[in-house]
Amino acid sequence: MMFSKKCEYALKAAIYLYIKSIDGKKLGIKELAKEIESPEPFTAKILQELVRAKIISSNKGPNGGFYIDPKAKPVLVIDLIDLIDGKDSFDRCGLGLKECSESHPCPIHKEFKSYSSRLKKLLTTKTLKEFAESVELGDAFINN
Amino acid sequence: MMFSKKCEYALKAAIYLYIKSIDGKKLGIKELAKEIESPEPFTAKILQELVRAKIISSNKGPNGGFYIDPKAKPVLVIDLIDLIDGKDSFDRCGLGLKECSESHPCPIHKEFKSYSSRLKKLLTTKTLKEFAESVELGDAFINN
DNA sequence: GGACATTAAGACCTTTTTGTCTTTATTTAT
DNA sequence: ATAAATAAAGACAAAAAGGTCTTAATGTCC
Repeated sequence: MMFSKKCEYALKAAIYLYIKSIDGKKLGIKELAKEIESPEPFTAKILQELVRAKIISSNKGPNGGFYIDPKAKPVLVIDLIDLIDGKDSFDRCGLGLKECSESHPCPIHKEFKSYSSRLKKLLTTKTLKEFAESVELGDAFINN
Repeated sequence: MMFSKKCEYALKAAIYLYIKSIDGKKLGIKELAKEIESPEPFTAKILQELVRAKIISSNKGPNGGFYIDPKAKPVLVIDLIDLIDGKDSFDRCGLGLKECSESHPCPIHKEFKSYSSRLKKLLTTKTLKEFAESVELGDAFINN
């Protein structure tokens, strides 16, 4: 509802990849998709985008696969979301008004705004690494 | 993002209708759609649904149109949303997990939950009448 | 260098959402 | 009764989101 399916898969995939990458492992698309319970070919397309955007890396050939270099520049979660869904998904009015602001609010502006700005702020500070770590510690989950 | 377009139009239409209905006016689909800046035939379909669900009323023929009887049982905003988008749109996990709860949270569960439950609560108490009144007073807007 | 494993790319398909058009039914006024 | 105004209904169309498949490119290992 808030994020597109594509974005959900992208987030889960990236987080899972990060976890595995800590051990220096590379992941095939098959294993990855199974693990995060996402449709395989669709996930492959998404991973390609992430590679092109340099959010993750990949190697072809035997022993190839997808991975994230933990020593690379940390990726903010918001950047991944921005890439897939666009950053303005946070700024949309609940009723679809073009201009919806403090001085020209829709009936639910206040609630919407306070939420989305809070969430945006959180995602602007959090890195993939941090999400991955909390999942590894068992504090959070990316599957059922 | 949160609500579908359909739901956005439905909300705006109902609020606008309510305002006009206070003066005992009925509104043709043409005028209504223009006023809330929504595609006319699509809006017509939505209004039909609202009529069937008895959230609004209509009369055919000359001097007919759509209206809301202000003396009828007040309509909770959440009921309109439930009709169009389904109530569970509030309960969806941000990452699409089937089970996402306090004890099995996704990485953004806390933020998501606190928001959506707050919004749901608000919409469960507010009536169309209240929204309409705040729009009439100029405290809120449903168009640009 | 050949076989094989793997990602990359792009064309394609399906479903859902959004939106349109045409015809029919109903009501009112004359 | 008839004409005009209006909503109701349903078939249709377009666009976006979601998803699949096939082929190409690339790398590894022997």
